[in-house]
Amino acid sequence: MGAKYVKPTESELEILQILWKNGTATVRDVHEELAQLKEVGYTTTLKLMQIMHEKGLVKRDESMRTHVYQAAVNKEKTQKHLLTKMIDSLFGGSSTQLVLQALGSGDQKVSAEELEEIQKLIENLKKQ
Amino acid sequence: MGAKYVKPTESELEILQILWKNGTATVRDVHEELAQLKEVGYTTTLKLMQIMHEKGLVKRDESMRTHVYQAAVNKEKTQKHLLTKMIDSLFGGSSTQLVLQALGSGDQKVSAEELEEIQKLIENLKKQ
DNA sequence: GCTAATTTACGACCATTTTCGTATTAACAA
DNA sequence: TTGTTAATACGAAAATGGTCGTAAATTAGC
Repeated sequence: MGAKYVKPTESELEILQILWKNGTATVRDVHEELAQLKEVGYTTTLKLMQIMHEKGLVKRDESMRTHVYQAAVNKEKTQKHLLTKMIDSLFGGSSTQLVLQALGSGDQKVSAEELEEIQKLIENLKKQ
Repeated sequence: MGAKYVKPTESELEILQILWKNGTATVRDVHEELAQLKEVGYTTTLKLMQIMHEKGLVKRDESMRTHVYQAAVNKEKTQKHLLTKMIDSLFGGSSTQLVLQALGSGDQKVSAEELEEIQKLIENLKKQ
């Protein structure tokens, strides 16, 4: 039953991003998106995705010659794992500190609507 | 004028945490704190800190036999860098998404005081 | 002064991640 | 059919991060 959590590496995360966005994709699909971000060879992308398959990070349909991949790990769960890790290792376990850093000290703007959304969430949390 | 940003590794971050907390510390100081968290040899800690010195992550006073170290990188700036990186790579550039994940879906509690603190921050942001 | 303890320096090893070259196989086009 | 293209599989090299052993130097205690 285990299915122990596997921490994706940096490169694997880049690929997961693309799969989460596209739903399904071939190696070539992924590679072409990846190649827009950085210099990388096709077989490198292929190998990465094969390793991710071994690790259980992605599933693939092998019924056709060109395999079709999709993410095997949940986006939100993965985000949460990595976020929790960062809160523990970088913000002394205080999610508040992280939020203050993320919202404040901003050179990037957070829109009024987004702020309202967060306010609503906080109101809900306080009621519990 | 360069001073390009160096991304600390996991282990280096653990050491930076201790230096940020203590201000200054010897290798032995750091090692003893570290050894409470995990099994690690003295020379491992030493080597790490030497490498951090080469990278410019820490400064050290070599005037005495026992060198005295301190962080050479700012805590908030480092947090911000890594946080921004995570927002970009994992939350599609949306700090709001990250905040919602950090506060919501919580198995760890966020106290009422902390929520209020965040609310105040948001109020201030909205006024601008 | 000598020995033991402490510290730094350095190099080597191992695991993981990332990279890519090459071989093999399948599809397709002429 | 035959040759070109495109895909997968595989192995191995390169890069990175973490580990520690050992040597050399300095300090301190006796």
